[in-house]
Amino acid sequence: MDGRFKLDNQLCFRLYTASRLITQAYHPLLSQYGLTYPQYLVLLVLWEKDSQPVNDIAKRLMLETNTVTPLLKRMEAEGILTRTQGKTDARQMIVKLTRKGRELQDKLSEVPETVGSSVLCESVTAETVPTLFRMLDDIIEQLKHHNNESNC
Amino acid sequence: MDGRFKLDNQLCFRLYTASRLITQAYHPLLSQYGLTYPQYLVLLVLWEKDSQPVNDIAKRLMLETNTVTPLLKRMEAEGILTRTQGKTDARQMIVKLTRKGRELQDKLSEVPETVGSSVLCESVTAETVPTLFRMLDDIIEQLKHHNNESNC
DNA sequence: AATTTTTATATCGTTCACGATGCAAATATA
DNA sequence: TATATTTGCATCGTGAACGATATAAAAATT
Repeated sequence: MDGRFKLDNQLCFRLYTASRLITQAYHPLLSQYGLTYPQYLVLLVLWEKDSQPVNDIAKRLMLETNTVTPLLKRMEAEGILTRTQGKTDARQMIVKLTRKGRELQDKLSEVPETVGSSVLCESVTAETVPTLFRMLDDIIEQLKHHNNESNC
Repeated sequence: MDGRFKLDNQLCFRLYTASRLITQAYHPLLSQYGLTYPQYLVLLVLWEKDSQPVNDIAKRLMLETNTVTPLLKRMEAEGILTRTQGKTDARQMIVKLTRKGRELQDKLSEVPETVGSSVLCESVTAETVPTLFRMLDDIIEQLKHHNNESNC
């Protein structure tokens, strides 16, 4: 009996589960401000650099625009950001934070540390996190190319 | 300017992205048999041990029954499995593979290796995978407890 | 300048995820 | 044995993800 199909041997299942559980850890912190985790990711992108076209945000998050567009519309409806047609390129929609969107950064200032500390454990410490980051970055880079090549 | 909010410093975003991209890597392999990745996970569980109640499957995948039930119904509609009321406990729905569901194991025999090899890279090799597994397992274990405690 | 191609975004349909809630069967308690 | 509680599953609503497709503006080509 070989273990090819054993759930316990699957990297993907671990990533899938870890991702879901850590998103759940964010939930109580974000939901009090009416935010979801993907919406929080958009805020991270815009806090780093405000006023970006939809495509740049999507690329940064490695998502398709058909995922990001509805997400941005919901955030616009909440008054967190505005979407205005680009001047130089009329196809682009420029996304800009409102005052409310900028103020959320102060309100959420404790979030990264709170979630971060709830993940630390025996094998994941301040010393080993860089190793984990490098492995995940390599996997992401690898898969980005792999998935693109399949589409040709 | 502190880097708390920098996307590049976030573990969760890496997990979220890696999980999505690896699921996309499964897609061309699974879709030719009409399967999604979560459905493939259900098959992994049932191939390991056939004939389980919904709750056991959900627990194994760390999902809620309200996620698993519709998923199983779709698979039942595809003729991959059957759902029959339990005899000893009438509340339970026992999930059992059909012939078609069992035969999928042969057809998908190349999948684990194919996806596995597409993930291997400089920092993720046969030698380092156990380290990565242990880190992810620890994170999952940590978060499982953390998230449960918050619900009390 | 007219036509083709590419690019940026949006729309649609399907399938997860998951919080909230409902219901009936099983179990525990009075 | 009657009542209360717990358990197993299902239903509903919302928000992602994403493949497929549409549309209009911009860029490239003829």
